[in-house]
Amino acid sequence: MSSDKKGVLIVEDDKEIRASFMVIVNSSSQFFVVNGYGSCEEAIKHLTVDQPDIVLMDIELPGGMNGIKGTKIIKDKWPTTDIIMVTVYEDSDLVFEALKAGASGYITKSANYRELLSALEEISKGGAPMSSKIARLVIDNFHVNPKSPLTKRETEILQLISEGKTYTQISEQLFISKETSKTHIKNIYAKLQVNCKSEAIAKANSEKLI
Amino acid sequence: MSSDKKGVLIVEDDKEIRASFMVIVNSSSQFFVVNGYGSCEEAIKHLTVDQPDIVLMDIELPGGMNGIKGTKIIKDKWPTTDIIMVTVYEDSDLVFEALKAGASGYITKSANYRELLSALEEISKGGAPMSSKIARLVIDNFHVNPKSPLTKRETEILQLISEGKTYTQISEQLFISKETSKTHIKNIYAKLQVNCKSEAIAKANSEKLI
DNA sequence: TTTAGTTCCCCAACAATGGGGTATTAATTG
DNA sequence: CAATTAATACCCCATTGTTGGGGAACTAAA
Repeated sequence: MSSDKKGVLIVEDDKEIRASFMVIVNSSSQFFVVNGYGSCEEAIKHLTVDQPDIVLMDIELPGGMNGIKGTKIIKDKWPTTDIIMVTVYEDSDLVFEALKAGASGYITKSANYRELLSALEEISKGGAPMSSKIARLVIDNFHVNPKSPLTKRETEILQLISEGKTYTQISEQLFISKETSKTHIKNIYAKLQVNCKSEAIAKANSEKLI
Repeated sequence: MSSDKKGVLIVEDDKEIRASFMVIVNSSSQFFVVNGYGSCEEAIKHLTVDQPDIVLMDIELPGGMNGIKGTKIIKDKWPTTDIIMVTVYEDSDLVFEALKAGASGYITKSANYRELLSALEEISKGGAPMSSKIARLVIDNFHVNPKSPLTKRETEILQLISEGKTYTQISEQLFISKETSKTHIKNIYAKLQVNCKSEAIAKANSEKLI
């Protein structure tokens, strides 16, 4: 265990996959396996001793704690630990939940020798390893809808609403009367089929209007 | 111009870089250059004729329209066109602005032969080419702050607020009285130093509390 | 010329905010 | 163990903000 090697912890309930991943990681000159567990609970219990630099975390784990909850706990207590999610499905919602929880990479269980090691290398140098499909999923999530039903002025006002501005503040900032702000907001509500500010913000975010 | 090759448009004001990119793209068996322009305005004017599959767009362009505005217009009128931003700086705000505008990839001007072609290949197969640094920037943007000042219940209520729920709806959904919702929300406001729902949502988003 | 976008006004009903307070439970700390 | 703190839940009152209903006028673009 030379000190310039990075320690990798494997959390995966399938013994075969776990063993296979351990062999691959240990075959590398840059990484070594600090330990392998079949559940998050076990992994977290020993994390202070194991001190991994990187965790390979199965997302679908049996028992009480899945990989997403586990990721949250690990990132909460050991924020500098990098976590790569390992999954069979590249399901959209799961991906975003895992990323919110604190994962910095995403590989599939079918990952071969090369893919696994290059993910570890990528995360070591401060990157975020992921498949083409997931990279695109993540990037598409940023795209603002160009086919918004709102006019420029309405979008501008919706932006201010989402910043927490009141009628009064909006009218002062845009040099229009309070009544005009109200009219615009009424029109926004009608177009978005909502009837209060926070619902409008929720809709704006989900439909990517701002 | 065989029909199985993908057409690439280059928008870049530096003639040398533009010429160099054109040579590299045309050297590929998978891609060919449909045209090259020094400004967005020109590129957009001829886009219906050029019909590119992929646009390499300089982010810092002289004159009226920069690459981000140009990206918005192109994605608005030709949504199936993939756009890769080309930039000297990997500046955080610019990256997110470009992604919001509709870019699906991000490379630096210093990109060599291999990097440029692999970015084109990556975007062709539905991926999102970007540097390690930018991938991590994007992924980190999803991470929810584990050190939130809010309690579990407060976070739960903040989540409902951001979905546009009123006091009444929140109390009904959580089986608590209207007054209790109000107390929680008051505490949330105090902790976040805000004084209305939409400001709380804004803060929650900027501080990544939900 | 019609339509879309922006601007402004009135009024009534309801929701939200800020101020004060109390009570129970669970966890933590002296 | 007792004391304290944090989290949760509940109530009242006064003020302000928001919403929904109505209508009107001007400008620029289609």
